[in-house]
Amino acid sequence: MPAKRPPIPLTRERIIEAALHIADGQGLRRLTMRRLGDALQVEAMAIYHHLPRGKDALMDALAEHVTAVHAEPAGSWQETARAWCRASRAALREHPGVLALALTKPPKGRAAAAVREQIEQLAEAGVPDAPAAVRALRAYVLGAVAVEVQQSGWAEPPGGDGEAEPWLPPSRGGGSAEADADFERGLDALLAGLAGA
Amino acid sequence: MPAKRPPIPLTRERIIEAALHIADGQGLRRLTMRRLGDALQVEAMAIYHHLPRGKDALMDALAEHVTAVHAEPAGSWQETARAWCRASRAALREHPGVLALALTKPPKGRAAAAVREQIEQLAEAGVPDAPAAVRALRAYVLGAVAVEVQQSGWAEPPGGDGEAEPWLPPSRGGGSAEADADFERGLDALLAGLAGA
DNA sequence: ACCTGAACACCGTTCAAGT
DNA sequence: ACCTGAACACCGTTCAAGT
Repeated sequence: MPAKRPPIPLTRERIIEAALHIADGQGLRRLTMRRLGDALQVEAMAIYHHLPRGKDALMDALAEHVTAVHAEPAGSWQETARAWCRASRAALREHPGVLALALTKPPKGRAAAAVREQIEQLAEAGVPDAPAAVRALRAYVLGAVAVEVQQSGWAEPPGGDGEAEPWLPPSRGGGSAEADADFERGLDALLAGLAGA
Repeated sequence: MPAKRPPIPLTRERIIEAALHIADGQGLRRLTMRRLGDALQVEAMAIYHHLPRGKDALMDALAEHVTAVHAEPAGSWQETARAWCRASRAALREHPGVLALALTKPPKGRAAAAVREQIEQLAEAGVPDAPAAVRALRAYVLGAVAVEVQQSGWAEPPGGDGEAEPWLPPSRGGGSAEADADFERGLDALLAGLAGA
């Protein structure tokens, strides 16, 4: 009989990683402290040692993880804004399971810091009302990703009756290349609008 | 001892109304079949008679309720689109407790029908790629309301430590008049962009 | 047809106890 | 310091039973 493997130590990072995997794979409603414990080969109660506020802390951490992005200032403020928006979209699309949290919870911790940094960068680059600009950019990204993920049918139960109700005709191929183009086109329009304010 | 009141009959409408009241007042996580039963003066199990798929059906119904809006065609397609967007924003803002569902669940039933109707109206008014236009308008409204509700601090637990972290400076007065102006301004820009495509 | 009561499997969280 | 086991209050849902 082989000896029991020495258990990998539990960390905040490993917990969050496993939680994202469950949420993305089975949906947020099935992300459970006990299931999370199973995935980590640990009793559920062990998680409380690393996330003292329990499931609320976990939800906050997940929202933060998917929302705390970073981008460097680029040539023009438009390029800077574009970099932020692309990074945000990528991070949100990577984890559709926790999108509801990102859309709903006000930024905290590193996520709030990221928003403040973005405002600073745009203000420094001469954008007149930088907070309003960042609000508009955030709204654009959140809305675009929400619609993308809705249309992808991610939220539908996997055991559906064959085909989902086509509530919107797919962009063209339904692929993400078309979605990328849509996103960039809308972003250009928004940046033009912000410049002409 | 006064006689027991004849109980008001349970209906789908009353159930949804009570569920919205709980979700808006205490948050979606506290919306529970048993609590919902209490609010309706009924055992939780009675709800299943009106919503056979149980809590999933309830969630679907809530998303539909807050998402199935209607608007009549107006003078120009821009005015038509504006009417749809204003109606959608109003409906979503009225029930912040179920906003996560509206942002996340693909439209079904009357909500999907509303989207199709909106596409038809714009197509009939001569908008070239009406489905793409409606996608963009939907994204705009969803994102705008998401940011508004985040900024309102609605999701914060009521028993906070005095003041929430100011992750974004308030628009100016923090009031909804400023938010209304922001919304209309962004909408104008988007409509201009859609026209110039 | 509509609602109840009891039951079942599961959930979040606490706390004393182990190592 | 880190994890476990047992316990508690609560949850969604089924089903037979009442009216």
